[in-house]
Amino acid sequence: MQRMTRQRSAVTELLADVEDFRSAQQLHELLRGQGNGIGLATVYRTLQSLADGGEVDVLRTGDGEALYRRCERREHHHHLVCRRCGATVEIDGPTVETWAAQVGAAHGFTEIEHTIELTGTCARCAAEGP
Amino acid sequence: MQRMTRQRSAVTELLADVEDFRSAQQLHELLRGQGNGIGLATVYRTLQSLADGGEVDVLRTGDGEALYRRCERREHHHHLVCRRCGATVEIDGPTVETWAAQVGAAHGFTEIEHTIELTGTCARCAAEGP
DNA sequence: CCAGCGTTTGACAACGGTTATCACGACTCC
DNA sequence: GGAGTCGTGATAACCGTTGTCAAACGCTGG
Ligand SMILES: [Zn+2]
Ligand SMILES: [Zn+2]
Ligand SMILES: [Zn+2]
Ligand SMILES: [Zn+2]
Repeated sequence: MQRMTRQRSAVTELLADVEDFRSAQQLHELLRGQGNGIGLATVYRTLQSLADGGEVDVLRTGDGEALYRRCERREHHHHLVCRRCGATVEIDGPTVETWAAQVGAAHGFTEIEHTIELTGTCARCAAEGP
Repeated sequence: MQRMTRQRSAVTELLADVEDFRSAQQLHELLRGQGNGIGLATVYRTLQSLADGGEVDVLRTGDGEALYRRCERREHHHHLVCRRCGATVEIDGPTVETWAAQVGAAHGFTEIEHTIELTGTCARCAAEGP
C-alpha cells in the first residue's frame, strides 16, 4: 500500500541522521542542500504519514510550529529538550503516567491523555554562557 | 502604563463569565454578538497583554490554535480539559513538579520548565454517549 | 520486459490563525 | 485647549501548513 520512493527514503534516512527535533522546512532545506531535490509538500506529507505510523514523534513549539524527530524507542515516552541547541533526551516517566491517570479519574474523567514536555538548558549550552 | 479602555474591560469581563478555554476568534465573535463592537486585532493584543501579565492562561490545541482562559488561581498550575465540551479543571501537581525538576537535573539540564496538560472525557459527556 | 494503472510528486494556489501597519481617535497632563 | 502619548481597527502582510491536479513514477501481472 505504501510505496518506497526516492523522496520517502531520503526523508527517513535524513531523520535517522538528525538527532534533534527539526521543523518540516528545516528538513526540506537540508534535503535540498545535500542535492536531494524534493518538494516541500512532499516533505510535509511524508512526515505526516510517518507520524501517523508512529515512526516519528511530533511536538509543537510555543508558536505552533511542528517539530519532528525519529526517536529511539517507539513506545510511549516524553522529551527533555534544550531550549538553546535542541539536544533531546527521551524520558521515561512511570511516575507521571500513574499520576495523570489518577488525577483524571479523581475528577470523573475517562480516556485520559496527557502532554508532558520538559524544556531546559543542557550542560554544554550552560557552560558556553550567554 | 496600561489604560483601561472600553475594549479592554469588555474582554476581561467576558473572560470572567466564560468557563472554558476559548480562541481569540471565538471571543471576538462573542463580543460582537453582544453588541460590543471591537476589532479582531484588539482582541489579540488584549489577550496577549493579559497573558503576559499572567492574568489568563494560554494553551495550544493540537493544530496550533491558541486558547485562552481566566483561571481561578494565578499561581502555577495545570489543566484537565474535556475533549468534548471543553470543561476545565485546574490541577495542582506537586508530584509532577518535583518529578520534572529531578528528571531535568539528572540529565544535567538547568532552568527546567515543563508543559503538562491532561485531556479526557468528562463524566457528563461520557453519559451522553457518542 | 513491458504495458497498464493506481500512487506519488511538486509547483502553485489557497487557507487559517496571527501579527504588522498606520491613519485616526481618545485620553492625559500641562 | 493643545501637544504629546497611547489604544484602536481596517487592512495587508506573514508564515506554517494543506489542497489541487497534471505529470511522473513504482509496482505488478502478463
Ligand atoms: Zn520521542
Ligand atoms: Zn506519558
Ligand atoms: Zn489555568
Ligand atoms: Zn507544573
